[in-house]
Amino acid sequence: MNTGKRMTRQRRIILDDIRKNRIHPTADEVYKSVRKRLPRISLGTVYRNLDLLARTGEIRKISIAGKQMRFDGDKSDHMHITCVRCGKLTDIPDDPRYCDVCRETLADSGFVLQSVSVELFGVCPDCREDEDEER
Amino acid sequence: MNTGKRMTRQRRIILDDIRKNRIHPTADEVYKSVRKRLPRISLGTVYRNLDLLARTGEIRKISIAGKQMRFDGDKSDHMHITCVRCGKLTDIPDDPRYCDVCRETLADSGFVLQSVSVELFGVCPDCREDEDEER
DNA sequence: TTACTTGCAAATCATTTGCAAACGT
DNA sequence: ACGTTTGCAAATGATTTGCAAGTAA
Repeated sequence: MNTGKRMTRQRRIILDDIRKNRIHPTADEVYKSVRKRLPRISLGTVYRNLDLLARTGEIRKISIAGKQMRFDGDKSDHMHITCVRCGKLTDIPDDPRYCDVCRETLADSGFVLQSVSVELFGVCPDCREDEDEER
Repeated sequence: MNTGKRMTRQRRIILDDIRKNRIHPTADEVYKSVRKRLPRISLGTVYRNLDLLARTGEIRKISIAGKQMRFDGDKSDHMHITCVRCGKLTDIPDDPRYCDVCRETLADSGFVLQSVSVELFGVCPDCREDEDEER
């Protein structure tokens, strides 16, 4: 946990909030939540700390094209699927076959693969139910 | 090509530019390029047309998390890899196995898969060469 | 004719940044 | 003591939007 940086009150509380808050919050949601404990904290500080914590690997940054950044206190290997109806982000287990497929795809392209980002979109079980009821 | 909308001079020239311009341009790059032929066109018009052309399927929108939108006149199935050194976007053939893997991953999650976006990042052949020379 | 489009400028929205004061080690 | 971090406010950058005038069908 020693990153060569200081563990300020703000940083500790932000980290704590993200670890407890299992909703993959946006920076703004973290800001709102943390303000209950630190009413004078600024949004800038939240952004700076989220960025720093992500760079030191204490949290994960989830970036999905065209959407706000989200943050995840769960560092274990897993992917996310976004519900196209309600927008909710759900954890799903990681599947190592993606990388295998990528590596094969790129085999004779001359590229050296560095990372793969897979974004899944679908309808979540709750929204599926609602859809069915509408019939 | 009939989309139920009007084919204005601006729209035709933007479409033409994207089809000829094989660089996966950003909206701003399209704007700069198209201004050679239409000096009074506005960036707003470029955005509106790129969006409309993407919605009617005449071009593809390439959205990569944290990056500007890019546009592709090549509608054939293919994916892209971003060079982490020079930022260049390169076409690579589509690999249908991604969807197979996704479908299996989600089999018992209750989700109905709608779409998958795979973003690859790596070092392109040109930048690899530069790296080697630096030794 | 008339609904769709344009150019322009201002607005939006998430995120970043400059700065002087405050703080952690 | 020192470099790091904070709160605040202003800046940024990409994209969107309101509006009155212009244009394709």
